[in-house]
Amino acid sequence: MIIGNILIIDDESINSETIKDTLEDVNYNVVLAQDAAEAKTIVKDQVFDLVMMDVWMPGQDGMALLEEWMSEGFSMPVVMMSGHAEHQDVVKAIRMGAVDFLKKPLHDILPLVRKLLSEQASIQEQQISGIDFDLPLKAARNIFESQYFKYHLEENNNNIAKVAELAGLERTTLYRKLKDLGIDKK
Amino acid sequence: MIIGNILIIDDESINSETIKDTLEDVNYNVVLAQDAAEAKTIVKDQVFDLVMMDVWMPGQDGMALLEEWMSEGFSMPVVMMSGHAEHQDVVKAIRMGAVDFLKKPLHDILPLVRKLLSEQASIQEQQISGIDFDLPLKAARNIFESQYFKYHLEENNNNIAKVAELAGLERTTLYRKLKDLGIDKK
DNA sequence: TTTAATTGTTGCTAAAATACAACAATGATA
DNA sequence: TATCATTGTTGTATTTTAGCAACAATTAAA
Repeated sequence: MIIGNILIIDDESINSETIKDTLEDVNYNVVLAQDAAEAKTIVKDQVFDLVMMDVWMPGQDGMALLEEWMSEGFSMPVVMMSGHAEHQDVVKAIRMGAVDFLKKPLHDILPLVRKLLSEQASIQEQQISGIDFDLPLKAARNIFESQYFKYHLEENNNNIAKVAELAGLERTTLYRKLKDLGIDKK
Repeated sequence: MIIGNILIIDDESINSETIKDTLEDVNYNVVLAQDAAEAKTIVKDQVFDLVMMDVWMPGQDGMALLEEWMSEGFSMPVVMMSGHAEHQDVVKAIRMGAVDFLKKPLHDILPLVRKLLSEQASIQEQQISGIDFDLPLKAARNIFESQYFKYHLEENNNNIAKVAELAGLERTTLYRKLKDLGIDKK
């Protein structure tokens, strides 16, 4: 029973084979790629829940591939890995869209992967559907707040207490706001 | 003729004094803070084009202050500085909203600052489309309002009276709000 | 069934936001 | 230069929002 699909891009076989074995023991499907070219071919045909990519590789390096993928709107979450990277590389990778940057050698790969996967599961598109800035502030703000609360209610099974906590609002105040905004909890 | 306002938060005086001197020689206004508490007091009254903050400081450390500010919807760009930080600290800072993470000792501070400021200038010009719903309501709301006001200021040649009218706000209240939100009309 | 926990409504007060007013400072015009 | 209009700062009154508290209603657990 496969519980997740992971692509590991790393030219160091010992490294990636070890990770692959560990993860497969607990029902993850792990695919290995030795370099960027191979990875590009693989992702054409398969979807992964997580891509773990080494920075230093022969041929195209990990940072360049990350940049190429992100500029193409690559949708799978990518984690970078490196034994020694400069701060600027870390900053650059995160700004380009990597979801994390791990230092090798990796320790406790299993909880690490679980954490990464659960983070991704909870990230939602949080786009604000076009708010009309041409409205007076109060009206525009109400629309914003409506969207904010609707999002959180959805994320938390309409649990008011929880949403209030997340919003940093007093619980009973939230009841009033929802009523004022015309939001029916349902 | 001041061309930019910069706050440097660092307990190492030699370091920050050197940077201050260099930048002041080329017409930047530089304010120093020795620690987080002092910085918090300063930003209440002044708006900066750039905040450069050391990670390791007595009292509240830079990462904690960054988190505090970001959770409040702090709008000035913050750059973190550290002599030695783990990858995870870099990742965390960037994800919290720091605009960069520099390794100390800093080299060639001038082109660095110019690059950071020009990056920020171009970011300001873009309409930020995504607001992080994972922030507490108050912080998210502040970000929303910042965007709202920046949009209207731009559309109306920074005319406060006009923007207030469009927003349905009392004119002088808008001055207070812009100050609270850290928006420098310029 | 009883008890405990959670959810929802509402009164009241504290805190925050905003309006009103005054006036200084700055800019525009005659 | 004098006058008028606009912009910006600030004190205070008013309004709005949010927190605290109480308790009813509903749901969950023993």
